[in-house]
Amino acid sequence: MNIRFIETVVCLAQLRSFRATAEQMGITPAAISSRILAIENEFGIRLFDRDSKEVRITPDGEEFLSGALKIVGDYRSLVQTLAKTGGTQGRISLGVVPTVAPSLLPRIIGRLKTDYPRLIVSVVTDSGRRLLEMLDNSDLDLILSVRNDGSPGRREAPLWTLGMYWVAQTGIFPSGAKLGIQDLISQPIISYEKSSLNGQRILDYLGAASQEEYVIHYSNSLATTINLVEAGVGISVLPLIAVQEQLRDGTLTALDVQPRFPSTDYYILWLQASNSQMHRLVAEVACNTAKEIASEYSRDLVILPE
Amino acid sequence: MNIRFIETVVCLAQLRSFRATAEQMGITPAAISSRILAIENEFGIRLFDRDSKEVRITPDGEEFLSGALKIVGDYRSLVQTLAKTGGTQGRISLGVVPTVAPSLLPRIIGRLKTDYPRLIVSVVTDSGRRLLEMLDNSDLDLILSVRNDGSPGRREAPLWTLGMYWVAQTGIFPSGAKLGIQDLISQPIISYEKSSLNGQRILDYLGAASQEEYVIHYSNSLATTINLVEAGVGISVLPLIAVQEQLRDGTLTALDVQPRFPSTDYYILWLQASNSQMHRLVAEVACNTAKEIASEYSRDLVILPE
DNA sequence: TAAAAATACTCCATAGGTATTTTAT
DNA sequence: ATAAAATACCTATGGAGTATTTTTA
Repeated sequence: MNIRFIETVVCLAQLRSFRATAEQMGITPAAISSRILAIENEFGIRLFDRDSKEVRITPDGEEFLSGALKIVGDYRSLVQTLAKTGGTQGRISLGVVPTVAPSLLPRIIGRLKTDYPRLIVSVVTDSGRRLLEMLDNSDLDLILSVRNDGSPGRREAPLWTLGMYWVAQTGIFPSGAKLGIQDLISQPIISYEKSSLNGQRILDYLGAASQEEYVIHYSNSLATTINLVEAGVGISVLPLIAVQEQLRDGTLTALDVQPRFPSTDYYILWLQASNSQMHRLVAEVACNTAKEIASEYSRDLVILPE
Repeated sequence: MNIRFIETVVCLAQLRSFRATAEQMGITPAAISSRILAIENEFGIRLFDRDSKEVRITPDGEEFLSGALKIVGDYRSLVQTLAKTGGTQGRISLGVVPTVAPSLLPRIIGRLKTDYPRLIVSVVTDSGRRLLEMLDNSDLDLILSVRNDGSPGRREAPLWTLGMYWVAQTGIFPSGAKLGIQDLISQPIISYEKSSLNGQRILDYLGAASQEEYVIHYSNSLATTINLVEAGVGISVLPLIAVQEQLRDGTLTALDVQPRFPSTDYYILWLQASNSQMHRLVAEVACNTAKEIASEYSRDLVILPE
């Protein structure tokens, strides 16, 4: 009996939906179905009534569930304990896309240090594309990046969604002005690496205007981009969470532009083949840290998944 | 993570030997090794020190072990609970070889009835060979029989070993006489089905004498055999446990013959592919019942495994 | 040298994915 | 008609076996 199967029962009992459970566990509904069937056959009982539209746990299912909760709980706390006190070989390499590095990374590193003091973390910052390559090549264990492209063999968990706004040095545009794309391209645009998600999005966004009408710079470092904007070199689309101080002290201003720039979903990705417990735990820490930070900001800046 | 893997750690911690653990769990030492390796890699810890000749658990291993004991315990009690209160579809067919039917079967049935009241048990008595066929054909779930022939795909647990003695109607031989094979074959021999283990063993045992020197009958029912011996039709080799009453009231006598007839090992067998929890539980009950009965008799009659 | 664990490899069973069918609203 | 679960079928991974190598007393 596999603990994942037992977890499936727990999960299905809570969510009461094969589809939702499948999503939660990162597999297909068919797999959930066969897991449940397998346990039902092994024990010769029926765990869930699913004749009608709704999935309802049976009395036998309740009985199983109470045992399942114990086992799953024990297992999780065992994983926790070992991660904290055991494991000297713990070594994790973490890839981070520049956009989230300044906001998320320090907090994550801090939490890992207190929660798993034996764990040695090394960080790589690079473009999402490059990070994916390194992940597939097993040079990285986990990456904080944008959504997975179609490639299979990777697992993902949503981190948060950052609101992206056009930002300029204060004074470049009249305060409170309602702006359009034509107004924006009067200034040089400081964009992201061309191949990156937001690099592409900026091109799409400005697509209405022809390339000759505006000047565009590319920076592969968020810190550099912010510096350039502060220096008045140009304007950029930034996650507001990264420029809170500058907005507060008035150096920078978020512009009111139509149409709105789309916000960016961030995920934590790791290899499906990875069966290290540490990977899952670090992913969990990352998600919790994101949640924690998000609660400190308004929903315009950060939106949590679900 | 599979619970069998966790059980492996528990088992290895107790037995401190890969070989012994492998035997206990019915797999090869290589499989034990890879299970331990798998857990060690998954958690990034070392569970056992095995550089020297002895296998010793590490501090991390102790930590894992304490969690493992909880999980394994919870799982076992879950299986128990479900078998007792749950599962209405519980239906087990049990094959029994005639030799053990009278001694073991009633007690096993009784215990199953009290321990697992919802369980419906059906019994088939036949020769070991036939039972094996039915087992492979999934017509039976478990069989109480002699040792597995080489065939793979079956799992076995030792039940007990029955002492086999030549038995005759009292008075046929002078009481207390020391007898040899030549004395025995002065009487007709009532043997077991020719193809059965003890049928073969009797032929081997008498092999010294040529077939023309003696008369041999074959009975496929232990009760019939006993009746025939009681009636003075001939002598037979019987598990003494099956004729306790007759020995006590003096109807039958156990003969003192050299060489001694070999005792018979009995096993409970089931299909390896079977993943029904009920099968394992019934096997456990059978072993415990054997243990219980054995404790009521001397070691000449019944010997327990190990 | 012998005994035990690790390793290399091969094979098969099981788990999971995709596509389709069934069922119930 | 639609949405969700079951089913059928296929593929791929993982777990176990066999045979071999390594290690240690």
